[in-house]
Amino acid sequence: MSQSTPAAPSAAFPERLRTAREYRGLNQGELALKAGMQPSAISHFETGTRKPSFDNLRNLADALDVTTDYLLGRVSEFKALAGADRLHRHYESLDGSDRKMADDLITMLAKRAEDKGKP
Amino acid sequence: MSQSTPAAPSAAFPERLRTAREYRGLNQGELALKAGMQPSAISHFETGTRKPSFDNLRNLADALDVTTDYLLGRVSEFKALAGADRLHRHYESLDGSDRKMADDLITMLAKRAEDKGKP
DNA sequence: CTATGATGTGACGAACTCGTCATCCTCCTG
DNA sequence: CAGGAGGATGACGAGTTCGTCACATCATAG
Repeated sequence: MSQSTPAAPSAAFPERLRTAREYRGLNQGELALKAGMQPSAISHFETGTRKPSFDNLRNLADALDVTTDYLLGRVSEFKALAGADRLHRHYESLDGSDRKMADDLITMLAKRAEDKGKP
Repeated sequence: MSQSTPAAPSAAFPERLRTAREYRGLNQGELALKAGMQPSAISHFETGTRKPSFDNLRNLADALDVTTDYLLGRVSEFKALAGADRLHRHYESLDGSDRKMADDLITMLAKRAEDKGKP
C-alpha cells in the first residue's frame, strides 16, 4: 500500500518539477542547460522513471529558483513558486527586531485563526 | 547579481545534519530509528562519505522537522531550525486575508530595512 | 504531406547509495 | 582499570542514478 507510509511518497516530484519548469517558461532542453544535465534527464524526472540525486535536486532547485521543499512536495502547492518563496527571502533579510515583529504577527494570526475554530 | 548562485557545494550538508540532530537532542542511533535507516548511514552522512538519496533526504528532513533547503545549505544558518520552520507552518495555516497581511508586513519591513541601507 | 522542434523511452557501462555487517576508536562513568 | 555508549570506518552484494546516446512519438508550422 503506497499510502500507508508516514511520509508522503516522492510521487509529487514529477508534477512539481514540470509545473515549476513551465512556470518559468522553459522547455526541457533549456532547463537541462541551466541545471547542467541532459534533456532526457529532465524527461525522466517528469515522467517519474528516475529520481534526482542529491546534487541534481539542488541543481534543479537552483535553476528553477524554487525551494527543494517544494520540489519534494513538502510544502503546499504554489506558494513556493510565488508567495512563500518571496516571503522567505524577505524574511531572511530582516534583522532581529523586525524579524521578531513578523514572527509575532504571524504567530498571533495563526493562533487567532485557530481559536476561531473552537469555542 | 541579486540572486547569485554561489553554487554552494553540497559540502554544507554534513555539518547541517549534525547541527540539526544535536539541536533536537538525538544521537545517531535515535535519528536513524526515526528516519528509518542505519546508524552507520547517519555517520556516513555527517562525515561526508555518503550523500543521501532523494528518499532519504526527505526522511531526514521529516525526522528532524527541518526544511530540506536547510539541510542542503540553500538557506542561511539557524532560521530553518527555530524561526522559519515554525513561521512557515503558521503561515501555511493562515487563510487568504491573514496571509496577505503577513505578506504585506514582511514585505514592508524588508523594503524599509533596505531603504535604510542606502541614502 | 513533410519538416521541425519538443518530448518520451530504452539502452549502455560507470559511479554511486542502499542496507547490513563487523570492527575500531574515544570518551565517560563506575 | 573495566565496561559501555556514541561514533567512525570500511567492506559486501544489490539496486539506482549517472551521463551519453539513438530512436520513437507527437504536435505544429510551412
